[in-house]
Amino acid sequence: MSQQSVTMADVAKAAGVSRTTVSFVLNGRMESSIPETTRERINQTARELGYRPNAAARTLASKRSSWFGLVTEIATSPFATDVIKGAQQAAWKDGNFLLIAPSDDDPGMDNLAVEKLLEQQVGGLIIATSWHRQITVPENAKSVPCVLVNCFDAGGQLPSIVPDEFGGGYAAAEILAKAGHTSIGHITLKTGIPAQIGRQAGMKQALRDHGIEFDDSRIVPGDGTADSGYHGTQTLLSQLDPPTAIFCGNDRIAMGAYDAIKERGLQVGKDISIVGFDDQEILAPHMRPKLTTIALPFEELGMAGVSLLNQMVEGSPIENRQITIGCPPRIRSSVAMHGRR
Amino acid sequence: MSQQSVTMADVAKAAGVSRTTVSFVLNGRMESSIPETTRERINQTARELGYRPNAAARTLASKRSSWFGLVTEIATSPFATDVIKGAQQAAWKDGNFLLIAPSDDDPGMDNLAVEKLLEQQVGGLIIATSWHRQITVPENAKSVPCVLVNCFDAGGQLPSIVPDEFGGGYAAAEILAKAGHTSIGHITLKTGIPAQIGRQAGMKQALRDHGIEFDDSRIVPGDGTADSGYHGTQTLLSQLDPPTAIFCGNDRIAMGAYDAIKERGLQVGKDISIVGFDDQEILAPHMRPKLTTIALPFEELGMAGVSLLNQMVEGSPIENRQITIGCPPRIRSSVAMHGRR
DNA sequence: ACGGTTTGCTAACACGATTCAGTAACGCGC
DNA sequence: GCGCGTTACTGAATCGTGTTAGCAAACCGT
Repeated sequence: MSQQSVTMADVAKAAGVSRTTVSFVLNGRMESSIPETTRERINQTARELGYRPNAAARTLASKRSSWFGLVTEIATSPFATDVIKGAQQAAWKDGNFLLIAPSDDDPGMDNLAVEKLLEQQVGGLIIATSWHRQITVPENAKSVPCVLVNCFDAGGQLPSIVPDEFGGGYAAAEILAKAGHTSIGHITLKTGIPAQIGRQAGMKQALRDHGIEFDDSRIVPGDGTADSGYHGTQTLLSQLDPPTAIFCGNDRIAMGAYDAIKERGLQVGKDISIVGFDDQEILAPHMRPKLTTIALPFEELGMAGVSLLNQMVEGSPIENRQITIGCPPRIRSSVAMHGRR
Repeated sequence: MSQQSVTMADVAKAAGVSRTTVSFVLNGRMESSIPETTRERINQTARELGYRPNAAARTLASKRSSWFGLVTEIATSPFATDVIKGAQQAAWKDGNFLLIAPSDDDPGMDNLAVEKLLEQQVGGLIIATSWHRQITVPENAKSVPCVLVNCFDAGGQLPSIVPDEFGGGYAAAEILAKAGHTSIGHITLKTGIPAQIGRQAGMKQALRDHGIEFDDSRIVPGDGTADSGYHGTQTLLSQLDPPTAIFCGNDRIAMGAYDAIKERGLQVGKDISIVGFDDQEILAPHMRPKLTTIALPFEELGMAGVSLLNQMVEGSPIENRQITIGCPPRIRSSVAMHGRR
């Protein structure tokens, strides 16, 4: 029942000044010269009355809101939430809020989601996907500053922030190369998606740079599931000259690989080395042995999205329209040294 | 640069009526008799001009906003995000938004988070925790309707929504009992927390109901990590008369249990049966064999929170101040029939 | 033809801020 | 004691919508 609504007018009356003055003081506008004593008095009474600014009124009057919109496939993926996490934290630091709207492949729905966000007077928009890919941006999204996270549009019109898949693949292969492995298998994600293309290219480049030859018979197609990792590993281990290490397209594949390896009576991180990708926090560090993998920097993606958006809203010129964020390796215990170099 | 701001006044002028009329028509207020033809005309011109209501202005004028605040420990836990997911979906259905503010054990910070949310004119507040426990509610939270999710306050003053830990523990033990197991081990979470207390009590009740005697030597203390599951399982399997089934306090413990079992050359879901708890989506269904577990209904918790909040905002009387949400079993392949009944 | 009801609207204030334009009082040099 | 600049403010308009009160015209029964 505490219908408390202390307004600026109340503070003004109590302090014996005008609303304008109160506004200036509380917003810290220094250009109008108001003596320290008055400032103090106003701040004091505001505190005493328990004054709380009304964000809606402020937004209306100043025509700039303190929130951004985030459109994401929240329903489908555990990853989406990491982006939210990062974006939320970055926004919060500047006193901004995130309004989250769900996306679901249906373009009509996406349009509606954006429309609702625009109604709320969001100052900018982030469109994020749960897996790295190309999207078509809802038409109406262009009426405010907009950045793409973990995805990109056809023409590269909008600034976009994506993980460095190539660098991640490179790092993964390099870990194995530096551990002395020369015979390395690879179980893929679905082929054709940016993650697979980038990671595989990075892997090949790293091997080339380390003077290791690689032929495609060591590539086993997978689909990102633990099952495909299990079967893929069986295939690799049944080869005439089986690899001593496997670069798995993601952590779940690695999980399946572990099972296949253990089933053969071999030891992960000893007989066979494994590197994963993604660094799923409730998976990788809890596997036995703990999985060496490459982290997908979702939180950083979200944070970068917000700070880029901030820049755009401030009107700063954007130099890089396409930003990639590094995928840092997480060294744990699933990779063994092999032979001598 | 599309500084588009078509206002109601614009629509009114274009349609040749007053702003009031436009407001009535667009809000579907039927009490004022406006003929279908005029309604049609106004809707039409609104659409043509691309009119988009200004939520800030609406909030200001009507004194009721279309958003709720959600305070949660977003930074620390993968679970928190499931609550967000559920709450977000439930809110979205009613055209509402969620403003998310981070919580971090520091009461001062929490107070600030709530304060910021109140500034935004949230119509209600949800306070959610990542693990089931008692909290002290920030003072200022009481100025709007407020519900607690996955937690509760000392006096039980505020309505609270928590998972049915007891029922979950009961279901877990019942699965094992019905599969014919009479010799059942239990690896615990940290002792003293509601999850552990409830699950263990439920388990014991189920066993009693099925005429199975249980003695506490079969309880091995764990701490929720895979490591504790691994070692706990070793302890249990080294007993003189080892159990044929283990109820693990959570899925990560189960993960460790799997490793310990396999290491002994035994098979999960054949020689030893395992039931977990939590149903972590990127873990349980991907283990080999797939883990039978009890789901922690985070999304439902979030949804229930929002709908309860909706009721409170509508002013409906709340009958149940303490709601528990069931933890449904997820039957997969880690439990084998044992002996005969 | 006249009072009363219904139909179809509109005027005007409110909401709680921001912000521009202005002004009264004061000090100061001359 | 006049002009000018600074200090310390204030008045009033504005933002886009919700909402109450009310009005003119049409209709209707008698």
